[in-house]
Amino acid sequence: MKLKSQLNKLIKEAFIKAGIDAEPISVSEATQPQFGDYQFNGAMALAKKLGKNPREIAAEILNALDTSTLIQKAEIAGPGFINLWLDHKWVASACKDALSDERVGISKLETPVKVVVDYSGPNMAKQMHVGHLRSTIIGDTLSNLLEFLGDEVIRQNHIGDWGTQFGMLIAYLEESGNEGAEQLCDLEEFYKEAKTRFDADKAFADKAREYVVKIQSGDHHCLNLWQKFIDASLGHCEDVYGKLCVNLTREDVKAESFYNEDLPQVIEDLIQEGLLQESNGAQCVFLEGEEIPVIVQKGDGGYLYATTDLAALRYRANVLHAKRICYVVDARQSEHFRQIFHVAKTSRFVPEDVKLEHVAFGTMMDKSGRPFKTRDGGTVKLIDLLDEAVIRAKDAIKERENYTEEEVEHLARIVGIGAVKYADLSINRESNYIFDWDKMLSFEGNTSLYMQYAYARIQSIFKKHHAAVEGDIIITDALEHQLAVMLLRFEDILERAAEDASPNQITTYLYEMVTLFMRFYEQNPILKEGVDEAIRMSRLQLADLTAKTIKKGLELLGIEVVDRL
RNA sequence: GCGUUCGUAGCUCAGCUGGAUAGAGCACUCGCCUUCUAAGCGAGCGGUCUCAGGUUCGAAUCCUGACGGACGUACCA
Repeated sequence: MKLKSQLNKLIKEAFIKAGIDAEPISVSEATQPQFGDYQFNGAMALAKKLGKNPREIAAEILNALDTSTLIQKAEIAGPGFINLWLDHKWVASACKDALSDERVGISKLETPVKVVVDYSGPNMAKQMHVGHLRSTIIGDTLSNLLEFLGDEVIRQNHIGDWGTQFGMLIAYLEESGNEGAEQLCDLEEFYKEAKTRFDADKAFADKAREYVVKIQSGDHHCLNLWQKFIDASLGHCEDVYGKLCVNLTREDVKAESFYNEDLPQVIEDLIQEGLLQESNGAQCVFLEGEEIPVIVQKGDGGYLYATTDLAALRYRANVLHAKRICYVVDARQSEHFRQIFHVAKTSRFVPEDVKLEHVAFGTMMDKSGRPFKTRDGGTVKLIDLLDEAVIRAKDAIKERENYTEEEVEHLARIVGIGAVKYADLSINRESNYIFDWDKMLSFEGNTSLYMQYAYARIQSIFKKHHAAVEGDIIITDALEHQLAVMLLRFEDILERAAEDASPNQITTYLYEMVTLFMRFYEQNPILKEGVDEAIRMSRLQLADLTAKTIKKGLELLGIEVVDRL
């Protein structure tokens, strides 16, 4: 239900009817329940323009406002606010419609676009670590969300499979022979051993350097070794994606190396555009008003990540025909993206109308506010973190009820992984965030378990109620009304979250909505004796819509629900 | 040095397309289970929204500056 735009339409019509020649600002959610459901604050701003008292303007708008359908009551308050109350019956019927709709009342975008979402992007030389968590789940959520709203989403996993360290790694892989494949079980260890060998043995180091050149010149033997290594490494990533319930597959992989062939052409085209300059031996693009150039080719002829990114950008714009390209990458690279977006546009590699976005996010910190590391200062492997989440969740769950071993395993996975993802997604993505096990798994406040718990409670109602659920939704009190309106706001929230690429708007909404439901549920009995049958049916339906909304919301975040908890 | 970004309750965070008395959770105090999951609900306590100016009828939100932190700053990604 696009509540806001429906209200805005009514306001706009009132403006026309009242002869006010201005574009009204959007209505907003009422700041407090006593001010209704929505408020229009645009009258005050018009005072100067129209040379009238704001309350007078508000009165004119009010007089012209159609209150025959969704608006039940409108009042002027304070200096010129217009408070809007939605009609009980209209709200009830809209909820009923949402309930019978597979998409819980969320329509598809009228003008969907093709969007590339670039996320995760692990380096194949090493195992995924905690630093990859945010990109992976924020990107996945954004993809799910845009897809659900109707955009055509192309997920792109820009894996790092190229660079000098691969010479060393494949040389070591070759040396290890058949055992090599087994040793790849632990990439960190493998990397360390290869590095030790590299530093200690000059002949090995020479061979490693030779292999770098050989891969790059297309040598079959070396490319085979390289491919074997990449396959194993990607397998590790897929384990992580599986555990995280992230929708990334091999089909989404478009590795760095994919763009290799285009790199000389990128340089050539930049020359054609007259953008390239040599500086200290390197090929650079100097942007207007900026001191530091974008280096696209090193003095030794090698290419850099800026070059690859430019190639990727134009592939996405011109071959994939994306109209919006989102890079879900650490905020520390914002300078880099600002520059290459600039170059991509001025070089006309990417058409003017393509939106380029750096969906930046902050760093994950430990409890003391330092970047998240292991005790001995190493990086924390993502797979280890996820396993620990499941173990901790298991401890928290097992004594709650008489679960079988199997049930505990199943629940712990859903609860533990959900907790990690939710904790991350519920933080405004641009700020750094403190990773805190206790908070995450305490299951209080705005956590995944609170939502999962509410969902399970609702399912338990339906387990006890066997008869058919039918009839109208009847709104009997203020809390019920608030909950119903809140449920109808879901679409507005999703659209805004998609526009801003910020998952935490979804979590904030879910938390507020579920809190309302919990209050409603405390206050308004459903199955208890003495509840009028029609009211019971109505409340069952509100509970059902609440559950469906929780489920859909969590699903977009890649978090599962369970019927019993 | 320059640039980016952040600074909201004891702690962790929302709110930031300008609107009415700045919101949650944790912690602390108190209350609510003889039938719908108490991993819940209610009440209380807690604020110079870092500071100083400016724009505005109105600023946590926009602008300028200061202070404090984080990050970035030419051949790594």
